[in-house]
Amino acid sequence: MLSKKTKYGLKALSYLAAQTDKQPVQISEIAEKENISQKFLESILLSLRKTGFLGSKKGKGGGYYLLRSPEEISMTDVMRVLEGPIAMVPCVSLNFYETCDDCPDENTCSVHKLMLQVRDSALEVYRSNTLKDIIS
Amino acid sequence: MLSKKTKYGLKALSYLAAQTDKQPVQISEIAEKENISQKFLESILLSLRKTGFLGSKKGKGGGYYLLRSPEEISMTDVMRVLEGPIAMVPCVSLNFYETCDDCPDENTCSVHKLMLQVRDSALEVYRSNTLKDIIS
DNA sequence: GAAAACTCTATTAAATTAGTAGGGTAATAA
DNA sequence: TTATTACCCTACTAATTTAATAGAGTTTTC
Repeated sequence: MLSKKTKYGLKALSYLAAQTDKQPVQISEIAEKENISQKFLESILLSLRKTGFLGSKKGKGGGYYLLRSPEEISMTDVMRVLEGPIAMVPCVSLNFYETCDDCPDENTCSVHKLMLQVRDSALEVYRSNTLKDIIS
Repeated sequence: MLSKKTKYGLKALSYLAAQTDKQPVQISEIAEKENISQKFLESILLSLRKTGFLGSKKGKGGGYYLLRSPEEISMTDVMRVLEGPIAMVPCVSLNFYETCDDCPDENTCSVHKLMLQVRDSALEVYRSNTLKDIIS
């Protein structure tokens, strides 16, 4: 299951990407329009700022804004930051690899074999979608 | 993340599929060879029996066995029984569909749009793999 | 009729998720 | 410079799910 964190994060990014001007957008506005708990959204936007997707401006007229244009933002990167590993098992993860302690040999493991294909197909989807692609 | 239930269920099915004869295999044997808690495996095999994948024989010389040959068992069906929905959000699920209460319009929802593609690509992988494909 | 093996119910410990609460700090405009 | 706006941060918690564990019961077969 996709976590609410990821879902809300994607919606917030989409909301920002759909802005015509480059003015900062307040948390409260995004929270209201997208039906998200404001405090929860705060923490999500904060992590997106710390990972380089968003910039923020404080004070009156402040808010969050995209640091890059939507077509430069790959879903692969967004998903890794919001959701974590794309693989369903650590033993097929590119960025979060771990061995299975119960499995004697990855090369003959049927779970490994299947999940490798699932990971690759998911990666292909994320790689071929930018933020721009999913907002129109 | 793939649940242990699914992982263990897949391993057990693979173990049974790899049998040369059609003799029932005891839970204790599968549990030991695949490093799975026997009691937990018991409940998993039970659900696979109730959903028509496995047959069981009681008494001495009893155990579990596949009801169909490995090449007739699609990963799509197995995953749905063990893991549940293949979609990452209910609003793109074929078999477990639910509306999102926070989303006013699925057709313009960026999360929906992305997750639809992820679901389709995962389904394609499951559809093209049978139990036989993942054991060799 | 006894052993082997499956069946079922209930409980629980640990981890994760999805928030909630509340205060603190920085920047902007008037 | 002061009031306001808005971001920043920490800690806590309720609910849910997962992954078992325990133990008793039932059925079948030799």
